[in-house]
Amino acid sequence: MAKSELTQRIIDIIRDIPEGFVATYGHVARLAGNPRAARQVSRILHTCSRKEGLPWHRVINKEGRISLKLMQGYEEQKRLLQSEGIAFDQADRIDLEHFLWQPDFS
DNA sequence: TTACTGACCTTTT
DNA sequence: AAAAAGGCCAGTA
Repeated sequence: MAKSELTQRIIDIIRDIPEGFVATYGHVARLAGNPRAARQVSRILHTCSRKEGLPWHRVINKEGRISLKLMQGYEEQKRLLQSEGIAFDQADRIDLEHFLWQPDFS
């Protein structure tokens, strides 16, 4: 299956997301070198999270929300994030200003 | 095998 | 300002 370099880099980056922080799809894609590869990030999480042991729960969409449907892992993701100290507001959103992973800044 | 789909985002009308 | 289109590429049918 010849994964592209970009894909490999995306996996690598997701692995580096520290506990207590989250990243958006676009953010990861950007760090990987392709700002428009956000879709691959989601795909990769679906397929590789299991084998690659990726912290799939730390990746969310740009609204600071979980993109999954309510009975597809939404609850599980929310639970995992909360166990890492990430808080949800009234609308079940995460405050990106505070929890977004910024590798260059730390 | 080809074709379509998808945890999305950015850019262009 | 809001809406449509384009892009990325591996997995699934």
